[in-house]
Amino acid sequence: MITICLKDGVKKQFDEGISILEIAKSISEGLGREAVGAIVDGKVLDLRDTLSKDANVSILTWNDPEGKKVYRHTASHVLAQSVKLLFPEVKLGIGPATDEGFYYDFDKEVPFTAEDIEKIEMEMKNIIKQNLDIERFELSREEAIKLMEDRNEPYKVELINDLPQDAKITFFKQGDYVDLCAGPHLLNTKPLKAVKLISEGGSSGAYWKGNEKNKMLSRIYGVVFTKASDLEDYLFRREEARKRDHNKLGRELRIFTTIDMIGQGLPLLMPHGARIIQSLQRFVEDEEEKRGYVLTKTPYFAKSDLYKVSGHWDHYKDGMFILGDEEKDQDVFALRPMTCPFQFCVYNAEQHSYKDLPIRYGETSTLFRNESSGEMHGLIRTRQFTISEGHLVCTKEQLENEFKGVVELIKYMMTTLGIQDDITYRFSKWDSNDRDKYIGDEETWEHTQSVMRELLEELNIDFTEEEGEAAFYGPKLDIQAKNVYGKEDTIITVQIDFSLAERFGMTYIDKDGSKKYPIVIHRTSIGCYERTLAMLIEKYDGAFPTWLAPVQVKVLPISDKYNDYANKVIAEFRNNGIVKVEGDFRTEKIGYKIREARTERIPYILVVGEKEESDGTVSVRSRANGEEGAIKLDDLIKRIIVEIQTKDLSAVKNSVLK
RNA sequence: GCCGAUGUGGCUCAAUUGGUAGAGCAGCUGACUUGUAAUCAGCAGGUUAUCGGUUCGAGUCCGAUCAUCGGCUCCA
Repeated sequence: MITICLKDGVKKQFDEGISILEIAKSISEGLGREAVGAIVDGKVLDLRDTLSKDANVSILTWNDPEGKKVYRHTASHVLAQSVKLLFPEVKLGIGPATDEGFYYDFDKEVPFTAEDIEKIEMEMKNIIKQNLDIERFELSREEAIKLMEDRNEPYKVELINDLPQDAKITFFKQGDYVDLCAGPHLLNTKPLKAVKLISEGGSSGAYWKGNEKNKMLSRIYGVVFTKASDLEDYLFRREEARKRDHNKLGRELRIFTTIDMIGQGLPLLMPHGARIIQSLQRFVEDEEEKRGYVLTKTPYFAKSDLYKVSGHWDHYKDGMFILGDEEKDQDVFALRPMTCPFQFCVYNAEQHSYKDLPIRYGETSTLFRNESSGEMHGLIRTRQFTISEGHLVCTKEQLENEFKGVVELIKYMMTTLGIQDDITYRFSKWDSNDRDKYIGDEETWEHTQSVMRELLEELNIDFTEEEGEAAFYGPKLDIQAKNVYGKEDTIITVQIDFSLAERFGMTYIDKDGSKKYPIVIHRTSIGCYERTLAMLIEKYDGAFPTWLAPVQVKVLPISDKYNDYANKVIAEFRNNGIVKVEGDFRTEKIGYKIREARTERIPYILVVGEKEESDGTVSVRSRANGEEGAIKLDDLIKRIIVEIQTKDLSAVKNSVLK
């Protein structure tokens, strides 16, 4: 007998060798039907797995994230089965579950068309309707390789060869379809009630094993739900989210545009967009000044010599815009892709004592990176961008405090923007198997990473870890945010750097008179303005908090008889420091002007006519509360000043977040 | 860079099998002087992304380039 401790703490006795499915059934008939696997001592197991010793068991259903993955993974097998039925010559890659759904990679001579994908989806529905039982079996390495060779699946053979020698090699089979897979899977195709393949105009390319040197396979994405209504909900929400796409909305709201002649990855910020970024930038520079940062303004380009010292020439050359020809010209220049070496030179222009440290350099810094052509995306990924850059130079003893200060500043920024709950923290480490990508020795890397991990743990930050995501000179704390397509990007990054100071000969004189190398924290406080703006557009559906709104107040005279009063109202706002005020003096009906002002998401729409003029009031229509009626002009001005000064978010929360 | 899709007036979209580029909104002009999400009328606006090819004839077919979008890789 073995003792199984269930999720609710209840302990039950079972015969040795009992399956997960039997355990689920023993709890209740309903759970037996809905179970798709279990977490056993922290490991996700298949319903078919058996237990031979005491364990903690938590049965999984659709309602658990790990349970959803079982459905999704099974759906990916149905996708592959469908493809093999319709296109037998196609070779199978891999087909995992994702956070949203699933995908499968296929090697097909001619990529799938939109019509192919429609047919595949139809066939998947057929397969599901057949209620096929899904069987699991295990083979030895030799048998497994033979099976996959017989079935002409070279990618699967490669995967088997990659497995560790002692690995259990399992296969899942439904109908004629057999796939190498660790599982877990459903017992039957039937519960996959609502499947849909997601493809935007055909299939997507994806490199085999994620390596660009490998062959490109065709990837098909899909989603699966247990109820048709859940699928409909998902598709509706997805559609709604896309209306907020900054790349569409940002152009509609005349925040930015692109011009073919100017080139890829070079968006133009239009007056409204420039105004938002200006507000952000002033906020950041003022806030950093309060926190002891000193501002620098350094050149946008430099001789290659500088980048040779910094390591960029060796590690980042492909990403730089080079001015001149190394073969012909005496001096070759490059636009700066990062600010680090420039601010280091500022540090080196003076001799420093330990008493000077920490020094916190800040700069609103425009950077240039020669991204590959397929990588540009709206305001999120551009070839020229401006970042709230900064480098903190400190001693070993000061590192902890400075790092905490940086994290605190970032948290303050995120909270002020109202996106503190939309971000996640990622500890980005180096990849010790890919040494060429990095500078510095293994000891320094491991040391820096352990220092950083300790700091993160001490700060109680809930973070994920990712290998191979570090900068070439040090590990990073990345702050990640998702766009409306669910794609994750880094908006903010903090790096601890133990090596560049030495390369640059940055020193300070310590108490004992000896020269020492300081530690450098590379960081941004609000990220790069363009990318952060993109995120804000999507977050607020273009209805920016009043302090950021490009037009905060719009005055609409009922007819041109009241233009003078409207102008007086505008002047009054400006005199009180609220300058982002406009008037709509067209001879249109008031309903028409309101409609337009609302589409522009103006926080305060003020209607003025005879009544208002005689009473010294304005008729307020606010984004947060709708029609508010007549309000004394002075009172409204006071209210808006407070809203702007406190960077109040309550109004947008009312109006935007559904 | 790689895989796929797309490109028609400022915007959204039409244009049978290749056969005269059209509409709504926006813009301009005029009338209306308007009270909380679209007043009416008229006018103007396009070498169909660019370049080249096939054809009697190309928005439509073919090729190249550029740009935009989705995905991969890379990245703030």
